[in-house]
Amino acid sequence: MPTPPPRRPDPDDDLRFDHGDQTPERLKAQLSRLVGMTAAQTQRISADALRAIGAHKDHFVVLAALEEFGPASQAAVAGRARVYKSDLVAVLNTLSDDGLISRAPDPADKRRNTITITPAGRARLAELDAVLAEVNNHITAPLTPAERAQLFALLNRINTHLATPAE
Amino acid sequence: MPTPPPRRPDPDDDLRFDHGDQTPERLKAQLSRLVGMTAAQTQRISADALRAIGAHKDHFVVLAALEEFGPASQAAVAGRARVYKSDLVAVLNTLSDDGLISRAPDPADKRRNTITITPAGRARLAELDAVLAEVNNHITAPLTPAERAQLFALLNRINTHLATPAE
DNA sequence: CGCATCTCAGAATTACTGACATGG
DNA sequence: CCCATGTCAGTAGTTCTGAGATGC
Repeated sequence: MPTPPPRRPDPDDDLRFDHGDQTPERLKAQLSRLVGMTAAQTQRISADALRAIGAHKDHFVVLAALEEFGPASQAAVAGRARVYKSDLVAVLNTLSDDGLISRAPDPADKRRNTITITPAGRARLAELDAVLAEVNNHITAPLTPAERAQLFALLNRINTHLATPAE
Repeated sequence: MPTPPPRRPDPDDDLRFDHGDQTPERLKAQLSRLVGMTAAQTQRISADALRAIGAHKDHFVVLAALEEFGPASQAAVAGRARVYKSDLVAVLNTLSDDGLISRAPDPADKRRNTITITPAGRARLAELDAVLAEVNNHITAPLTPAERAQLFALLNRINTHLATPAE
């Protein structure tokens, strides 16, 4: 966190959205709108790219959650992948039909299914990962690697802040 | 740097999403996902805050576009506010019913309606602006002003890049 | 009994497409 | 004739809620 030095007049200087107290309305580009626009574009591009290979955003997050945290119940996967458990069912059905995950009843607690990613699932995850990485490269094309890392860090901090229970 | 060197433990080290070629899947936090999560949160918070005062995101962007660019046709407003012209109709109906805009046929081109923001509309816009500014402050609470500006700049560059027609 | 898990069914919102009538 | 404009209807996709069945 090198503190940004005093900033010289910069071509990108049209970005003080909160330079103080009264924020004239002509600076209407609120962060909510900015992020929203960016997200709309990225989600669209990502969804298109994934659809082209017969995948879905939820497939990626579910497979990723399984690979990162290992086998788990559907409730746990839903929490980690941030997918509603009711919606998770259809996703797991598809993934299971494709042999990317296995769903087996948990002997220790018969209410639960233990979801496990298969080798084919890992391969598929790598594929989705590559596709999304390319999408990211396209989206962040105008940014330098350092700037990408910076953007990443800033968004991460906001996310963890918003995820903290304390309201 | 093909081989990922032994990485020192760094607090901010979880953010190299593109450190090279093979991008181990454990770095699954793609930018598309990051931005998506941030946007989902911000949009939710914004939508809730606006709903609490009987408003809607589209109300804000439409009023803002009218204030910034002056009276215009519905087609022009739709383009500037990034709202589909078909969806704009209902928004303008609501705003008109509330006396926030006026819709009058354009004498020069009878196909068009000239949309004008009213004084009440400007007051309402200021209100929405204040609400959204507070939301922004809450969302970006963990960031310093300089970091907020930086985030803003990065997102703006990405957006303009994605908006450029050249595919 | 209360609670958690999985499942299904459906509401609510949003983004988007298409068609149509009118007029330039 | 083609194109632009405003309007309406309807599709698709996502998010979220609720309720039922089973088991702890």
